[in-house]
Amino acid sequence: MKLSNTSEYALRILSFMARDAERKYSAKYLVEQLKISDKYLRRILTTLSKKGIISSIQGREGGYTFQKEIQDIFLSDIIDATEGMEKYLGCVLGFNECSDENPCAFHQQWVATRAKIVHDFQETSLADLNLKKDIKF
Amino acid sequence: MKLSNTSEYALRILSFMARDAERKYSAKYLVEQLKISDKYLRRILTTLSKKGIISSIQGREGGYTFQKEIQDIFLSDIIDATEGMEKYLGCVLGFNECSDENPCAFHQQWVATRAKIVHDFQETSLADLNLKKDIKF
DNA sequence: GCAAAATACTACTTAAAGGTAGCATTTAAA
DNA sequence: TTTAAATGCTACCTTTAAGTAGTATTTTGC
Repeated sequence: MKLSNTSEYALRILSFMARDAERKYSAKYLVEQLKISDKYLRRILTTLSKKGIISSIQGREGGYTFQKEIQDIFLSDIIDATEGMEKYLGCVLGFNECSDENPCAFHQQWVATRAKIVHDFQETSLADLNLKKDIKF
Repeated sequence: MKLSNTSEYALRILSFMARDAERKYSAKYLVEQLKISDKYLRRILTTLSKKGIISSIQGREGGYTFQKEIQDIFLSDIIDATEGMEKYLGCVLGFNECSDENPCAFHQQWVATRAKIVHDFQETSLADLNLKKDIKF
């Protein structure tokens, strides 16, 4: 019941980049700043790029920039790109057929909690985060 | 961001058993009713037994019974027994040192959501579940 | 044009969760 | 006392996430 490591890293990287959203970031610089292994970080950036969250610029003087305004990039978009948001939407006991009409024993209680989790991720954009300079990275 | 399969199965098994909390259940019967693989289900029952949630009775005519009143068995106890609740308590971005005093960028937003999740699991007992006969299992 | 500095791709290795097989042990009915 | 019917244990196999290595490709400055 936690985000995958890949999602955690993706959120860290993008919230770090969001502190100065207009600049271009090289993988090398991000590795130095965030202390994530080089290859793993690059793989995550490539994924985020393919999913349209950031743009990659190849070649010398290349790097990564945001593809959209950071107020339009929601945490759910990022999680969706890395591990998928479906996991959050299913039955908490794992029943495929569980629904309001055909609920599992925990359905009633879980629906409200799940809504809060999902809402939190769907309504919080990178711009909504606390990006003050003294924040932890 | 979902419970482990093991936790899901544990919750299913125990909420099934809670519908008639006084009786003794054999692994064989639970396998038939819940369609979980025999060996896996037995392994989960052994774990729950060692953690003091159920009692096992060995030998012919053996089986499993609740060790406590079902209103005293909270979902968090069950999750704790199978995968541990710590995962729910950590920083959502995976920083070890994240705290109210030294927050990560998402800390502020996440604290309230996490509290609701944890509260939901810590305050809901097996007796609070919807155990009507027509519920999905 | 060529070298330097960047990203992209493919394949591999490792670690952890999920799941299975087989045999050992316990108990009570017959 | 034997045997059937139950749980317990250890070791193994499979799948998926996590992480690494090496090489290819792209682009710009000189």
